[in-house]
Amino acid sequence: MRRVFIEEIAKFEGQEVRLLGWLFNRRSKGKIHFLIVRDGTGFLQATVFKGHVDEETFREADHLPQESALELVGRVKADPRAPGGFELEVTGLRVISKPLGEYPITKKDHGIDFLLDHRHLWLRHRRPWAVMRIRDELERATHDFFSKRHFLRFDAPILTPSAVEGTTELFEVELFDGEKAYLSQSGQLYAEAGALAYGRVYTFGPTFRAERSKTRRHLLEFWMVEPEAAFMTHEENLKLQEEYVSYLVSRVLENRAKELELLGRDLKKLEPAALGDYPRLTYQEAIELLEKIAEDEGVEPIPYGEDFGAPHETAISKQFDRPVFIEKYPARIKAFYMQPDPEDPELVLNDDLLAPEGYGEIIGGSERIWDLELLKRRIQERGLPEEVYDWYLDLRKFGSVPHAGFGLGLERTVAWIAGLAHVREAVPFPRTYTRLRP
RNA sequence: UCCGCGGUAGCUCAGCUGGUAGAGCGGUCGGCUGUUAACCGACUGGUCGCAGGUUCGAGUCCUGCCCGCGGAGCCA
Repeated sequence: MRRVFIEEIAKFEGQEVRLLGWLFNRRSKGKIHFLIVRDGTGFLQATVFKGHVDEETFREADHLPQESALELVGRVKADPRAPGGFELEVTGLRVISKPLGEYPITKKDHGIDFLLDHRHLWLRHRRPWAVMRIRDELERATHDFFSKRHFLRFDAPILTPSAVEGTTELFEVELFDGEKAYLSQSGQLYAEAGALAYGRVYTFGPTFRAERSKTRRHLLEFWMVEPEAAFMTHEENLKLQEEYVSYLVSRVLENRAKELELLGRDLKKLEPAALGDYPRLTYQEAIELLEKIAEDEGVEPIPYGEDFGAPHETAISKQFDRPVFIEKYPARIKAFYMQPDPEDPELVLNDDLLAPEGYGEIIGGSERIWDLELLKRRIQERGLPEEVYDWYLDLRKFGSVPHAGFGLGLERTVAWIAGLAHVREAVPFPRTYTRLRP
């Protein structure tokens, strides 16, 4: 008999099929048992009628604990009373394994600490299921998007000899004989080497920040997509980001609408982001906008030359119905490798993309300095150890060209699109300041 | 690191001005031929975060510590 998956169950209406999965919930009505079964691709109601199966099977079906592993045989039936519109009328049931203790996650409320302690089991439930399906769609869409645009996937190392930007804290790892390495906080410098080798590349992998952050936007370990392209200008960089992010949103709206609905996501608030046409503010304009809206939004305006805090980003993003770019920041509050703005050398050709609804920065990007002497000078000005950048400077010695790129934080993007309260739900096993297990 | 809130049954919580611990959910058993976190009945359940102090008496008051949550800074 044909083994089917729940997400394709509608195709088998009227047919006898075999389903492998786990018991998620059970409701019994005397002579009918309703078994809610999950198989990873979805959730399906199976009905066990007295008389449709033998007496022993009927009795057993009334005593199966949650998370019993099951093989079910039955006929697929359309029924408006079934959640999802289809159900399986069971004719045969085999228990593959039975839980050996009381399953800890119940149908009612749990606190976040308890759920995270049981993350390995919590993943089986509806919300994490929907989130992981959306995350998967975003990863898939990322590969489709960049491969169509001549980008080569090019993975950066995790173990690195030093800081990329020399600013944030790094996790230190001991290699051999006391030699130290650090967990990568960005693949960017390696992506630049890739861009000058293969024209257009993107890295996708975990990155690490040893920050004692306790907010809804921070993880110690998060996944970043970092495209880098030779000959790409600041303007083209913004265009690429806009196309990429709007493509991500449209793919999720197209293929994961059911999951968004399950999560209670307000699609009206998400749809504009799929259309592109993202507003652009310069740093200067953002400062001026903040002055105007500060009182209404309950934030302090900030003086020119300072970076925005999280409340400022939220206040700015609330003025728009889709992501908003802020570009051309003062050079001294940004990383050393950013290309100066030819119209004002105090500024750099960079951008941040702020997600709507207070989800904060999901992208940081810039055109990179491609002149060897200027780059050397910036490294010296910042007091960075020149010797660790020797290979990076080589990229400016041999075939240097203008180039640009950006980094998108996957968990923040998932959290925004899925409407999550915290990025820790956007990754299977979150690593935060206070949590390493499970 | 700083500010705020919290820790009571397996889970979510209630417990007043100090008087000897309670509900719902879960689990088990039973009932019900269309349930939708089903419902109904019975049964099951406790080092009140840890240590010290005040008191005839502390879940409740005091001190210290530990852990968690929310936010800030930093950033994606």
